[in-house]
Amino acid sequence: MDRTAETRAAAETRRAETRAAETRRKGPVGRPRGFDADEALERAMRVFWEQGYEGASLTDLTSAMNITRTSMYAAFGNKEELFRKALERYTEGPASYGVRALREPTARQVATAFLHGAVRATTRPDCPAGCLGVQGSLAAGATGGHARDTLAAWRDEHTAHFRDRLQQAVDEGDLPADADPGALARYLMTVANGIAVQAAGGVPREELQRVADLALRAWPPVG
Amino acid sequence: MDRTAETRAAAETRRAETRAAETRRKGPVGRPRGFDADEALERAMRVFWEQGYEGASLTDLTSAMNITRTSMYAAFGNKEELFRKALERYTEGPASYGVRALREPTARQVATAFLHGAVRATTRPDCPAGCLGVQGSLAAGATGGHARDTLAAWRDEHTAHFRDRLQQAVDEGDLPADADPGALARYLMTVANGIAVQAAGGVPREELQRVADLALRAWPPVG
DNA sequence: ACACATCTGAACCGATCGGTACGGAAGAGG
DNA sequence: CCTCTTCCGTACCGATCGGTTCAGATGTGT
Repeated sequence: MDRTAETRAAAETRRAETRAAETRRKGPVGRPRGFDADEALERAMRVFWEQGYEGASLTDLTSAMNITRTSMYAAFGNKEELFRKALERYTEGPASYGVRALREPTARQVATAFLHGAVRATTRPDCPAGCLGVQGSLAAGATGGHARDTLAAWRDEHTAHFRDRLQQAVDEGDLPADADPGALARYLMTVANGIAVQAAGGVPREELQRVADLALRAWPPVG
Repeated sequence: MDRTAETRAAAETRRAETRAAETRRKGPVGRPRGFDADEALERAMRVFWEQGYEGASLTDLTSAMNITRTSMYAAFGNKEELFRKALERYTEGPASYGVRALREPTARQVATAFLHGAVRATTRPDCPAGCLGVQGSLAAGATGGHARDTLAAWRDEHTAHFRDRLQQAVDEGDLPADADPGALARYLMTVANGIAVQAAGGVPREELQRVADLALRAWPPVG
């Protein structure tokens, strides 16, 4: 690893010196790259998005990018740098709804644009489901596929329990008659899963407590 | 893999036949197990919780369980079954707040108990942060550590952008003066991340759209 | 005391992981 | 043309993956 970084750094230094010594160079010398680096990065982003960082093997990545391991290594450094660049591309591409939302005129419009953008971006039919920023290390490779499906089923099962419980509340008049138990149950599970993501990232308990209290303000009054 | 299942199934069949043939057996014959299977499962659960399914290697698991690979294989079948049993234990243990919440008398209390329980369970100082049901395939092993940290920083960075934007809204009177921009920004990011988790699990767009609209009902009025 | 079922530790399996070394092919500049 | 630089494909590296086999230690029921 140290050797690698050292070698690469040395190569870049040498290249810079060469360029400086000859003061100006029209184009890059040597055989030009035989593939579109931008398109390759786009494809790598998709793979990371779908399979996560660890779940995406170099074989998966390079075969999707239609280049060899060596070409990937030369063009992007290593797997970690490739991931970093893919994340940048994701931020400016599929996740650009985030910065767009920030430019909305009112706070409510900011919030609305952001959440609606998140829904659209995570459920586009032509893209992997979910958000690279979350499942970059949520998704799984071949061996983890079963585990991932098991957990998705686990979450759905518990959502169903809440839906049933809330349906009972509607029947009892404890919720408004027009309340949607399925949507409310999904809402609870969504907020709880979001809280788990935040917690895994190190957000402290007090802050998440405020999030939970805030989320409960959306709860319908007794019907 | 087929050989494995076949062998194990054959062994269980043989054991059952033996037991049936001798009609009654006081205790299990042969050398008794030299470790506490319950405690071993508890420890395995922790490792899966912290590192995810793929991120937890057999070496990680067995060394945490203080048993050998062979003992684990004999007692739990294989890694996948071990994970399934760990998830069951998690459901009845750290995640039992879920079923407890279902027993609350009113819908609002159900919702409150569930979200507050989620906050407590995902931020216990003596347990891994987050929820096994989410990061069972969210967390990462040794090689994925950098990626996980990168993504956590990425989410925090964008949360900060929203905080700044909402602070501006407070200054402009677009939000109530007592609104907490940090908490509101965290709330938005939490819901968006939760939506991403749902989407990754296959929840369709229309349903998530209803979730987003529901979440926006918690938004404070123009101040 | 004996036979037997089970546990245990270590060595080992093929497969795959991320990452490299090398030699030939191929375009750019003189 | 020749030379130089870079790209590209292959074959390979050590490490680790999940899983298995086997010999020997160990406790139980007869």
